[in-house]
Formats: sequence, C-alpha cells, structure tokens
Amino acid sequence: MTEPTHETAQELAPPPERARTITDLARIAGVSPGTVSRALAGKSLVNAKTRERIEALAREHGFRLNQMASRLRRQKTGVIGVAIPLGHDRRQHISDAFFMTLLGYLADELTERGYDLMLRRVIPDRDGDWLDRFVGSGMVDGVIVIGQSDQFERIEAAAARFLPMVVWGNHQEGQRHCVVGSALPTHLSPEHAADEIAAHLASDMAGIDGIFAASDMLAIACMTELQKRGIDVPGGMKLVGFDDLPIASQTRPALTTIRQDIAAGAARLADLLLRRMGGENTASVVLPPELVGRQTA
Amino acid sequence: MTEPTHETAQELAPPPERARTITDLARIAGVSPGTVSRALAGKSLVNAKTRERIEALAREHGFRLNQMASRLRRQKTGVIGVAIPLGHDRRQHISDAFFMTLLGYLADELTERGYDLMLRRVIPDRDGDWLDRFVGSGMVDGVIVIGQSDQFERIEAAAARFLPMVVWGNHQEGQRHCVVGSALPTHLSPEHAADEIAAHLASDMAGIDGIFAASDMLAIACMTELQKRGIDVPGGMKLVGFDDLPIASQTRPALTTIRQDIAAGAARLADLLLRRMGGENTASVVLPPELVGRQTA
DNA sequence: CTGAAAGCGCTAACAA
DNA sequence: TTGTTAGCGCTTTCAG
Repeated sequence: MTEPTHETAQELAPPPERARTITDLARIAGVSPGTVSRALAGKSLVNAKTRERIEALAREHGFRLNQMASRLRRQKTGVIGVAIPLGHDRRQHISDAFFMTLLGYLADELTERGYDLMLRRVIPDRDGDWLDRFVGSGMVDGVIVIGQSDQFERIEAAAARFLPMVVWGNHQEGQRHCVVGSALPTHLSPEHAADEIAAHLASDMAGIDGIFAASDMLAIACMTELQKRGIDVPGGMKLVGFDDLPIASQTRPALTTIRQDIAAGAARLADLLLRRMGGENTASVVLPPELVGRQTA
Repeated sequence: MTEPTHETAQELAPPPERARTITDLARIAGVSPGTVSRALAGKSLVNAKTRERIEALAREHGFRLNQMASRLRRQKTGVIGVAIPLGHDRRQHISDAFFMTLLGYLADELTERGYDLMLRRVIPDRDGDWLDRFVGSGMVDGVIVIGQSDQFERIEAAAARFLPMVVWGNHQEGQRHCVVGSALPTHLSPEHAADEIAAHLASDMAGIDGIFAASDMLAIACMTELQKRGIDVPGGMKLVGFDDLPIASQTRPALTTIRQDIAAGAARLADLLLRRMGGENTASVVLPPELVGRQTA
C-alpha cells in the first residue's frame, strides 16, 4: 500500500465539499447546470477546456450522476427486467440450477451490452397483475420472462400490448409472445421429486429399461436412487438427462443427456429482446436439442 | 378458454383510452392529480368512495404508476443492488454455481421483504470506479457485494462513506466493511482448474493421502480426474469439498464436504443490509462451517 | 459555445 | 377531504 495514513491525508487535503447534484457542481465550477450536464455526457458542443475542468471537479468532489433523475428525463432506463414466475409448483425455488445458470449467462450478455438486470421473483397466485405491473413500471426498457410456469395466458395478454418482451419456454401453435426454448416441458425441483422417484422405482421396474429425466438434476437424483438400490447404470437401467448443465459431465458415471445450449439460449434471448426494443417484431426461436452421449445410456 | 373472440370483444367494448400518467387519470376521474396519487397510495385521508372510483378507473384504463418518477420524488428506490466483481480471474464467469446459488437465496429473501434486485456484473480492471458508481447511482437503496475478488481496498474505501453495504467474503483484522462469510478463501472456476489438477495428480501423489478442495465443484472435478486414473476414492485418496452445494450429496461416492449454509448466509446478508439501511452500524458475521461427513473421506 | 427555462411523472406541503 | 403548487435531479430545446 502506497497511500499515506489517514491522519496525514486529512491534514494535507481536507476532504472537498461533496457535490451531490449537478447544480452543486455547476455552482462550484461557476457555470450553469446545463453546461455540466453536457460536459459530463461528452457532448461535442462543449468547449474542451471547460469539459476537462468540469470532469476534474466532478472527480475531486465525488460527483455521481443520479441515474433515477437522468433516466426519468430521458425516458429510458438502461435496465432489463427479468421475471421468474413460480407458479405451478410453489416449492420450486428461484435457486433452481437451470434458471440460475441461464440467468448468469443472461447477465453476462446484457451487461456486455451496457444493461443492468432487474431481477424479480413472482408468485402469480399472490399477485395476478405481476406481469403488467412489471412491464408498465417505467423501471425497465424490456422484459425477459424465464419460464412460462402456468402463466401462458397472462403472458399472451401482456404480449398483445407490450413489444419488448421475450420468454424462455415452449412454443405453442399460433401463440403471440416470442419464445426461445427447446421442445420439451419445464423443470421440476429435484429435492421434492426424490420421494416420488423412489416410490416409482420401488413399485415396478419390469419392462422398463430406461429413464428419460426432464432435467439433469432430476436424472442425478434418479442415479443416486438407483445406485442406492444396487442397480447398475446403464447396465440395469439406462438414464438420460436434459440440459447438459456443467455438472452432468462430472457425475460418475458421466451423464448422457440432451444438451440445452444455455449460453446460446441466453444469447438469443438477449439478441431478440434488443431487436424488439428497437421496434422489430421478432419470431420465436426453437433451439435444436443435441444428444450428448456419455456413459449412462 | 372462456373469453370471446377478439372481434366480438372489440365490438362490444371498444378498448378504453389508456391512462399513462396520473394526470391522465385525474382528468378522466374529474379530480386533481394529487387526489389520484393519494387514492392509489391508500392514504387514509381520501374519501372511500372517491378512492374506489379511482381504483376502478385505474384498472379500466390500464394505469400503472411510473416507478421511476415516484422513486425519484420519494428518494427511495425499493431496489437492492447486487454487484459481482470478477477481478482476479477474468475467466471466472458470473455463472459460477456458488455465486448463483447465493444469489437465488438472496432473491428469495429480499423479494419476500418487498425489494427488487438489481444485478450488476463488474470487471474492476475495466472500470476502476465501479463500486462508487453503483453506490452513488441513485438507483439502489443498498448494495450487496458478492465476493471481494481483489477489490478489498476499494470496498474499504466505499464503506467509509456509504453505510448500507454488506459484502460476502472474508474478514480481515481491523477492516471497516461489514462481511458475512466463512473462514476460507474464495472460489476458482472448475473448468479451468481441471488441467492443473490433472497435472498435479500426474506428477506426484506420494505422501499425499487426501485433497481438500476449495469448493465442491473443484472437488467434483478432482473426483472425476481421480476416477479416470483408476484411483479409488476414498480408498486411494480422500477428498473433502467445500460449500455443500445441493449437488454434493448427489455424486457417487457422495462428497464429504464442509457445509456453507448458503441459505443462512443469504438470510444474514439480507438482515444486516436492511439494518444498515435503517442506520445501524452492524458488525461482521462469520458463519461457523460444519463438516458434512459422507463417503469420500 | 453557454445560459435560461421548461419539463419527465410523481408526491407532499400548504391552503382552502 | 380535496386542489394548488413546488419541487426530486436531470436533459434539452431555444435564445443569445
């Protein structure tokens, strides 16, 4: 550390008056608020010298633009809303591995393009107006809905009036809202599925020689259960997952699965949303699923 | 579906004029904007009849309050900022399983208490001012930083001036910023660690009878590598992970690990942050780690 | 190139 | 109980 001690620093340079608003800074610089605004926004029509001086003062006085005010005035927010409806299964937690992985990639994509993400977990049963409220909140320029849950109709309704929205989910014939997704139904929570799996396995396995799980996490739960019972995978029972989460290649035996290219999905979501925000009415995209053959089938 | 066709619906009830602002709605209702504001906010001093009428009109005309304006005026945002600095390891993706799991629990906690989350992924090398910009943006009432990365000093500096901030990370003697965490260094990305693990294992395993991995994901990568080489776990090599992610109990053999109670961690983060937002200067919290003995050690 | 002034949509005194 | 008014902090015409 090369900085002087606090005591010394304080003696040498008493901390400068803090400029909280653009008006504060304007007063300090002896110019008008308008000029400060233009200087900080890097507008061409402001004198280079003036700009530099204002920038220096801004640093010195720790000035940060109030984004709330700026965005209200400019009528754009620089924020993408991400809604995760938790409908048909109350117990399905937002921390579902698939959703969170998708969200991570989305954050990477959108941050790269200069947007922040506003995350909202919604329980539709409690708040029937969740989507319209979000979409009309004035807080977001566009909305991504992760998972349709049981809210298909509500999403359709919102899509009728609100263009900049894209949904991760399934496509149904003639639907209005723009989706990105593969061709299969959605996710269940592995913790709570474990019991049901156990029950099924206990009852009757005659005539079954393979399980196709609806998600990797579910497949892994199956595998554990099978191995507990001494059933060899894939010898005694074949097993195929769905998603190809990073974890799938790490299990023992490594999980054969249908890949959802989550990164690609996130990229498509981001791309489509930005185009819709630009006024384009984009079509839905079905990502081709791909079989990743490993050791369980 | 019980709704009539679009044509019929339109003939019967032409869609009402849309009320975009509180002033629109006031005009429609024949009252002043102030009254509408009070009615919609559920203030007691507005006539019940008037309130009901305004609420009905708001529904009918699809009115939603512009949160940007409301929040600017009220000087509170209802948003918690969550920053994830990606510093010392550029390749460490936001989609890191631990971070995303923590984020999921945080979202559950904070949404429950009426806050939205604003997620921002930051690369400190590219933007040295990231934390002050976030904290001073006027967009958030409080900030949670997930992981200190190599930004300890910058976080310290911000903490000197900004109270409502809590950090997930390690505690160091005499530090100023409030952390929640366990007692061990942070996470590496398993994908890229695999090669190094392989190299280490290839070179020299004499005298080593156990591996303590810095995260479960890393431990799982080790396990895969060990099993590839025909080394029995735990017979030939003991293995202990760190985190107790949901996946840890699903591996084969099940991973012995040090539990980070992520849900509890998220709850503490949320709790401390809200108290700081209320003006309290809270102390750091070290969560006691707990050994979860399974089959690998 | 810069200043003055008019709002973005909302809320909260203060009056009535 | 309601209307009027003055801003929240910023951007952007429009003048100069």
